[in-house]
Amino acid sequence: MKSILKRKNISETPFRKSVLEIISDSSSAVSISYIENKLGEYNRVTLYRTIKTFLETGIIHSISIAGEDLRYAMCEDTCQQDNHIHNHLHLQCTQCNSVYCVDLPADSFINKSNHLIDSFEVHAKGVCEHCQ
Amino acid sequence: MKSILKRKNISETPFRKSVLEIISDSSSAVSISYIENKLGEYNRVTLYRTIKTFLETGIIHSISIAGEDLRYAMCEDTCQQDNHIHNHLHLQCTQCNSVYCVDLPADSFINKSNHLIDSFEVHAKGVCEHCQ
DNA sequence: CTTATATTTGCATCACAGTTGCAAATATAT
DNA sequence: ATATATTTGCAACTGTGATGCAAATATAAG
Repeated sequence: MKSILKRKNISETPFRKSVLEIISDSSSAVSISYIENKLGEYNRVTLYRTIKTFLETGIIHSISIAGEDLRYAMCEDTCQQDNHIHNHLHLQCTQCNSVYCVDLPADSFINKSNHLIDSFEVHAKGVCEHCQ
Repeated sequence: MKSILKRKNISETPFRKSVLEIISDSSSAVSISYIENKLGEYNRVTLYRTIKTFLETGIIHSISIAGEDLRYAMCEDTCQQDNHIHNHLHLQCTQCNSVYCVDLPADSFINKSNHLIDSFEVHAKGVCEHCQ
């Protein structure tokens, strides 16, 4: 089977493979600095460009939490190049601070306002499975 | 009746009053650059410090959307100094790009995962009332 | 397997957001 | 009206992310 990089039609370089592995090996969403620590030696510019490429090709999506660094997680197959909002829940654990993506069916609240909702994403705080 | 600034126990200065007025006068959440435009002449450092103070005292909260500047909106009375996550929906209009805070009752999805959810916030994309 | 072309990498350098220390100015309390 | 506490403005700094370009590497074609 073709690698993710090949499937997304971008060159398969050692650096890209390392970054992809770090992100997909983690069960929770990771920050740039987490990736930097895992990489050891690396080039800052190349890392930023790699993240940008992964975002643009729909390999990863970013999770934005007020007051914290952006975090990145693998995309589902449903993810589009131009819209990375996932209909799922982003849970940040108040104990370990990890952020998990949790699948969620489109729900009742969607029609509770006067706005027409296309896609949504829930940011939640609580205690994750592992910390309970 | 005491002003918001007095109630929150911080000095009432002309600059703070202007910034507060700009945020509370807007029906949707505003970015720093929006505030800067409205202010005309101002000091960058003072603005950042003002925003920080407002966040810390629970006067405003920030809304973080991946790939976009942070936006700020007035807090509800329920807002705490240390946790600015609101149990409400942040709707970004795909037409006008405005972000609105929409009240939302704690909902069924809260117990659909194995995590213990304390507070949540929904980021949604769609078309706002005004653009329909 | 070799070569030509396209893509990516690393370097130097820049742009910009946000922060800090400190002295002057302003707000609050007495 | 004055003393004290707080805020403001300035200059300078830090860290994140971007850009142009030449060298290195990956892919496609024979």
